[in-house]
Amino acid sequence: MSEAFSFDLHKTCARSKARRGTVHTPHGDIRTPVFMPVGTLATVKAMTPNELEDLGADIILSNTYHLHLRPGEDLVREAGGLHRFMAWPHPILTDSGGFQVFSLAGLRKIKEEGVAFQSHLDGSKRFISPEISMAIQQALGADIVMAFDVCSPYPCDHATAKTAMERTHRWAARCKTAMAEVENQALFGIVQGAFYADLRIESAKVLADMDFPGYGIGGLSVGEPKPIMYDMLEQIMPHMPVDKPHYLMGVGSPDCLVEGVLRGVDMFDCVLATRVARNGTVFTDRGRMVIKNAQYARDFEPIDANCDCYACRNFSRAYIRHLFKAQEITGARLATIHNLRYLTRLMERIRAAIDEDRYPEFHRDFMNGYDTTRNF
RNA sequence: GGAGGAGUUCCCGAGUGGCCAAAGGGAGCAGACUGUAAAUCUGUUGUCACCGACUUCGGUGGUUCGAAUCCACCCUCCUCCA
Repeated sequence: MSEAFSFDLHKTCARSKARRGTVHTPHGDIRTPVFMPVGTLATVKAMTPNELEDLGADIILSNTYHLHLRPGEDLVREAGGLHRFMAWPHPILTDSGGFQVFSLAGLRKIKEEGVAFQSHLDGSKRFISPEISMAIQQALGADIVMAFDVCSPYPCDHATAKTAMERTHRWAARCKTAMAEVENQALFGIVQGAFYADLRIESAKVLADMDFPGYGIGGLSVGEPKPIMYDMLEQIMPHMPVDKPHYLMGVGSPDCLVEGVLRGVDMFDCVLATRVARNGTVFTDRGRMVIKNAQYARDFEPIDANCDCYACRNFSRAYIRHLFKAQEITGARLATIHNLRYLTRLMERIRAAIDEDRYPEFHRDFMNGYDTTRNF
């Protein structure tokens, strides 16, 4: 499988679990630790591919379930695959639809064979199994594809979490079988086990034995307090294969990225940056700034004077706030540009700190300056 | 000059004797958002000593136990006739 895919681990920080690496894919290399912008429907909302390139994005995410429903994987294949369809020639990762099993809980029924869904678009009955998810992802043609998993909620009792985890393992094996003949696509397994260390460790070990080219850590950041997520990461990480990328799925706030890297995470994705941007909030080293709030009405400074993004180089807080108040789409675009550039630049700073053997200090300084308790 | 109609809380607009500090929408203010059913959703928007009190529905004066709602006069705006 996936001759074209490999992971080079360049270095592990001596005083933390932070790592530097490069993921090689058929469509290019990914510098890790990396943040992957999310483009669920074959577009990172409000962004064009050239803008994503300018931001320094190495890879973006897209979604099996959503593209299956609309426009359908056959159309995407006919278009020449997802890269050509959306004109993004760089690496793409597709999520399996597993998360939709979780987030669209009211519309589905899980059985051993797979999941019966009701489409959120038209109510039509759909069915996705591990094999179907793999077939859809093959048609889409992403460089990295994710196993079809079962994500548990928070809180969740041990028995339910164990059942979901074991099913995730059986499904992971089925996904692997379904992808056995496929080259040019790397299948990542997904560690589950909710918030029980024994399950998480078992899951990491079982999946490690199945020898995937990379591993997602799923089912975190689903509403639990952050210290619990960090604790889970610390419990899991010693059991993750060292020479494979560790992908913390769905995590995304600046502080969580910095904390995740400290604990050995190589890859992140999250809708937070883009969603929150469209709703008028931007990231800064101090914490979140609600740019649409009245306090910025006459503030003619950029969002962040230290940021090199297009929005910060050219526009004031007052102007961007005005665009939001006027519901002009450019406001959402500028905020999205800033947030995505903020995160990709944060990862650049993180990688530099690891390269220079000062990640613990970077982590300490960043967290001291970042206020998670209030907006600005 | 004559005949009709209308003036409601920031705006539009419901209400036509008590259940009205007054529907609904807009605008404003704030909050939420973490493998995107999200350019979405939630709360709030007279004042204060705020589980209670006070002031408010063009103005003034009446009727009534009680009025944004009824009556009189006045002011302003709109339509039609001269």
